[in-house]
Amino acid sequence: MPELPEVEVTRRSFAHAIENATVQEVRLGKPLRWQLGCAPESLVGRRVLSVGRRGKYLLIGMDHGVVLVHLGMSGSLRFAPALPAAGVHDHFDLVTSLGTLRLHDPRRFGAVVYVDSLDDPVGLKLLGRLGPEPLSETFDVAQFQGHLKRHQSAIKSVLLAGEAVVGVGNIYASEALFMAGIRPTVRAARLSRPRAARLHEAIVNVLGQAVALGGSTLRDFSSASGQAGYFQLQTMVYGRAGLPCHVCASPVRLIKQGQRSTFYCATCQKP
DNA sequence: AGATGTCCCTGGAAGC
DNA sequence: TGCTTCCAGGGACATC
Repeated sequence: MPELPEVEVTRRSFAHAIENATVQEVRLGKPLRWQLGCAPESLVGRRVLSVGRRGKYLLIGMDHGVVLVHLGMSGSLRFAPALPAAGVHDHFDLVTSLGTLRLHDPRRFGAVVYVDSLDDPVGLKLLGRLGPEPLSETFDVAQFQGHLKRHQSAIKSVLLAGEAVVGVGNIYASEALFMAGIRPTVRAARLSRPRAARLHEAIVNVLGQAVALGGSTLRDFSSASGQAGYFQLQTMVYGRAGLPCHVCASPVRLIKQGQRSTFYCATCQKP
């Protein structure tokens, strides 16, 4: 499932190639999570300026307006000069003078949304509450500590909420908490400043490493250029319920927090 | 306002 | 073997 590293790797794999392309046609498949928000044919003739990213959203900036793409949990993008006819799970084609960008998303949790400006109501609704980018200088330790101090729910849930920091999904939340030696059930506000700082560092490390390795998480991720077989990140706890901890050999525990699976080592991660 | 629960969707795995 | 059930996940939205 695409988390921030996969989204970033996807972005890098086609951002340069699609630059300055002119939109020739837009094809829609089955409905995605949200409606496109404009008539598809109204995009024809526009020029792609750049492809950015905010959290897990890709931002395809045009000479007028921005197309936001979210991969949900099963989405992937391809960009190629020519693609085969769309299959049942291909729900969005942006045909341009330089190639076709295609969203493939079996579970349709993904989305493609057009906004005139990111400051539009829709843009603000989707991006306005997102926290700092973990791999930029905006991810400040003191600010992170301050945010945690203001929230009483479990640290794992606070990380997933995306306001303390964006892009930490279910897998990396468990992994970062393991790296920091923090039990996922600890209330965020109860973390000491040094422990919060350690968590900050762990988030930067785990996400930075995953991006450097080319987008790592489980299963069949491939970039928009179709390059597959990326390094599979070896998780320390995620998906390892009952198996021995790589550090201390205690069995990894599985609990549910807010309907989501959380994995941790009760010995290495202190309450 | 903050915390918590619910729902969207489908393929694959597990259970009967 | 063939059916049903469960599970995964991000995040908007509803409810307390």
